[in-house]
Amino acid sequence: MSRRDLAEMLHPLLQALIAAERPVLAEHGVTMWGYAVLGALHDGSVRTQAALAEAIGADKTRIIGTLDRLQAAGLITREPDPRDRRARILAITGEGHRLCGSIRARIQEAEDRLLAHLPEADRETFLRALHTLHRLVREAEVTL
Amino acid sequence: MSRRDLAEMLHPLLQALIAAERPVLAEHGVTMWGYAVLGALHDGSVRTQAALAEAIGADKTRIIGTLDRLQAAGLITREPDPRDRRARILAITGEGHRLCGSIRARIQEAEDRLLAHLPEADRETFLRALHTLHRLVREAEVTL
DNA sequence: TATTGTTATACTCTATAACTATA
DNA sequence: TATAGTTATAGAGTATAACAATA
Repeated sequence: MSRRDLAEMLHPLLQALIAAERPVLAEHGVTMWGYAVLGALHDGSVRTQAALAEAIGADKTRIIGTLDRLQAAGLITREPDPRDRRARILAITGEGHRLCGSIRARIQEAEDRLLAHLPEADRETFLRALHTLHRLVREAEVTL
Repeated sequence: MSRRDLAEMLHPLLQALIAAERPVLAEHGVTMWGYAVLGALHDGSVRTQAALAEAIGADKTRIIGTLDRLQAAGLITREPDPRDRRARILAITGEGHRLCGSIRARIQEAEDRLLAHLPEADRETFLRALHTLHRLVREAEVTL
């Protein structure tokens, strides 16, 4: 079957999704990287900055300003690890959890309106396939 | 059904696809924007620079250097429109077609290896859904 | 000597505005 | 006056390397 490149289709789709996220994030006073950090701490099991950076696909130097602002806003805590005083243990606060939940709900509402244009059977398959592909590339199980 | 944000899944997937494209493009001596231009002229019906920029989601100022290099490499032609001498008519050369075809074949081979990890039934549905979503956002038929 | 987090610097993109030549 | 293409400038985002503290 002849088709366009995947990247050629994914790029504008991602751009549209990001454009839709922007006003929601601004309304809640966080940046995209800030939301990525909150999301990783909300769901995940990362504890150090290095692990966090790896989890969200960012450079360790790139998240520092973001962490500073999230901490100042009381959305995360950052304390030295007593067992390795080089490292900082990150944790999301209750307010951080609530904010992340609010943002995610708003974002997924918009996404659901987009996905509503797909036939219901296709929608589930699309999401399942996307989950699979995401996992494959994140866990480096596939060398493209 | 609880799920991650679409953008959160799409972003690393797109990054992986782009990373896989990079060496192929370098091998053929074109940049990502160069390949985007060739692809639009290869498939499409755009004739002016403004239309091309819009088609590939770029600013008109951003593609000029790219067009210069593609023209110098004999991959495209760029001639003043006799009916409106402000505009330039773009066209892809035979060599441009061949190069674009070679690159696309290589890229889609890599993509197919990734997609091969999906069940065959899911693969078709995924591509169909992606086509649909791509069309929706590109034609601005959906306001997220 | 290696690693965690941090800072500083340089570089690449990108967006914006100003310019020309045509209309 | 408006538009197609071009150029120049400034800003944002990013990568790289160097640093301090700890292991």
